[in-house]
Amino acid sequence: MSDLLAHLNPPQLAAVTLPAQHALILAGAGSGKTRVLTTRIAWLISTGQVGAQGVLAVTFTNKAAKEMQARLAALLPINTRGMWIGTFHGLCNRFLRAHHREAGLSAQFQILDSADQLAAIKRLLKNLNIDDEKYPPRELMHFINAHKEQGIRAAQAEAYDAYTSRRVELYAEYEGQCQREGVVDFAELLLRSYELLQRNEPLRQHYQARFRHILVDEFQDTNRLQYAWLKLLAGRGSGKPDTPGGGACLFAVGDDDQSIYAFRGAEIGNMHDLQREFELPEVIRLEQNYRSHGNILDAANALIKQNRGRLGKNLWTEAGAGEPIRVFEGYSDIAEARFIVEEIGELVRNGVSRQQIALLYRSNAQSRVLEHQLFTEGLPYRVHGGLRFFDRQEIKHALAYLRLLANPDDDTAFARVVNFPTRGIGGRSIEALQEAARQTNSSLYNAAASLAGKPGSAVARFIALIESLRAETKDLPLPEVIDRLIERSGLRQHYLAEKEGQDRLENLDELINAAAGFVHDDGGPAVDGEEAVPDGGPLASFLAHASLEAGEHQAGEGQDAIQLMTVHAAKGLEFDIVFITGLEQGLFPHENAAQEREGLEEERRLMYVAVTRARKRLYLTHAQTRMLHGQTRYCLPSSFLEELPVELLRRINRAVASAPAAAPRPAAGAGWPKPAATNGLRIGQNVRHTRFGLGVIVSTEGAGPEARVQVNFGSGGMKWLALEYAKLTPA
DNA sequence: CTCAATACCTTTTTT
DNA sequence: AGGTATTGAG
Repeated sequence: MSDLLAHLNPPQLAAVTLPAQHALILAGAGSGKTRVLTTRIAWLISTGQVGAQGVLAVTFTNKAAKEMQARLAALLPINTRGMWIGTFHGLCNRFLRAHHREAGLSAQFQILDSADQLAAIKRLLKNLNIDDEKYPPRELMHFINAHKEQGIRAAQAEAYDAYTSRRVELYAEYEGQCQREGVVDFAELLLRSYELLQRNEPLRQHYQARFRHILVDEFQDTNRLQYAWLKLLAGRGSGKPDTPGGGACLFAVGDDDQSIYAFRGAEIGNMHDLQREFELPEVIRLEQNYRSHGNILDAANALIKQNRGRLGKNLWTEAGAGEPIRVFEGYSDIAEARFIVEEIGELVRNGVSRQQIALLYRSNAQSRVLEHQLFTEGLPYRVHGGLRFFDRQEIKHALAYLRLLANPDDDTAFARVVNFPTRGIGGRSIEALQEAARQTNSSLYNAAASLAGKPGSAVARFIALIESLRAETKDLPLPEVIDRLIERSGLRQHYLAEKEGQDRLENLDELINAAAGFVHDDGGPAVDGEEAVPDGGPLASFLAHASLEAGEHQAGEGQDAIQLMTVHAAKGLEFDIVFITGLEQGLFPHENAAQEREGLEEERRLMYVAVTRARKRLYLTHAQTRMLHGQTRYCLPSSFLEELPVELLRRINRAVASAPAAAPRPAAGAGWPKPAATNGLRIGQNVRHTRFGLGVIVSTEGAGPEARVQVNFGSGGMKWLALEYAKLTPA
């Protein structure tokens, strides 16, 4: 016990040992957030205030959930496996499996990932003969998901115009299709769980009485539905006070300054709402930072202060000020990359471990130049956030066969593999199947089975294949089922013949290994009188695992390599040395976000997250020109650079890099723009406009009196100006 | 049905 | 630029 609480600072200790009450913990970057969360759980359990089954701990990512579980296992001598620790989606899946009947689902219900969902929507539109130009599938998917995340069903959705009312109809059709097929998308997992809890009083009371303490990580990232779900479980959401047991204590940990997912529905407002609705007397702030040197924190604090409506927080450290923040300007993205790689070479020679160096960027497209340069110099690197294991096409194909075995009504799976590997069932045949399925209001599989009158037809052969596979794998263990299916479906043969198929075959073998290593978690031993609930068995469980946990990115995990990732992907991580690259107006802050204050503030939070990743040394780099969408763009430095106190910064300009500004290189030089003269102004030149201020000429058009120039005024936007009228002076 | 050419798009992303 | 998605020819 005393061990448990040792080494906690006063606010951490206060948070961990808070009496049974609702609480909001404002945990700054690097302030020991996960530690507080796990120690709180361990403290509650070890002091006998709650049993392990009375705890519900929610995170957003599997990684965070796993880490919490691992740390807890180290703190407590109990088995954490039966505990409800997991992601929102993982826990809802568990809940729905246990109560599938009440939720109106089969025990075998499948989970659609985003790609499956998009495919399902495309199929729906095709079936209904809807012009997908007018109703773009992606847009419709977003429309549907946004509604679900607000807790709004098609029946309640408001339509203020004809277009939207049609989209609402399509939403309803989509709901119907999913229900028919026995599939559930990500948002549906949450909404179903929420609705079931809300309308089923005994069930709600059961869970409300069971969970005494609900702990939430990254609370600033919750959307409305997730917050509503939490409130319901805590006994606050159903209007009347219907919690005989008194309801649970909600312990939310978050940082409004690190909210960077508003674009996908996260509501920072939930933090304010939580304070108000749960009548929180106070907010505990964890402001002591154990990660970064002082200069880095000062920079972060100065930056984030520009945002309005914050809950407010100032990070500090006992570590010294450390080094100044290095700022580098290159004349092109290539020069920027070259500088970075040279600098890394120097660091590595001085003994810095490569995996302690991170290159961060705003958008994925920026990684290419960096990768190229690293590759040229022979520095090992690892790009995070690529294609994940269960997202690979060969894996998705194999899983689709598996899904079809588990649930023949899964049309998404059917459509995916009915002609893969090709077996002569083309567009025509599939349309016929779709027509038949619609007429009989049944699945593609059923339509195919009843339509396969001609025994020799391709469709009949496909059905026969699936049927015999199902029969012969019925009692086999999962890995063997998959092995058999890869063989019999012709997948193996197909990739064997493909010249690039070697990797894919290896991945398929890896899938078999994954199945062999997969531990079917049926929710653990029955707890306090709950019956062990049938959950669909190991097959459904493995498929859910594949959808919910797409698998860590790539191999090369343990390699000592430079780490490359977007700023978003870097959240929660830390490195000795961090390069924030591409700090240019329009890129970071991104042009699509810089127009409104809300957008700019989210970008600033993103920058805040980036800055606070660094432990010892921080580099901020930007370039004057950058290849974007196949065109050279002329860029102004990011406004965020100006928001940092100058005394913390040190500009580095290598002799080589600063020279060309005076004496432009020939056009053949790496990335140096071709100057196109127009009335004495040329591309790339800085200019000043009386109204728009400072800008850079991006392109020119025409000549003489008709000449126009396009100027990037940074936050002022991109403007076309006629030279004859616009008062532009070189700056 | 398969392959090749062409149109299109492009912030961030977990589940 | 570069990748994907859809369309058109064989």
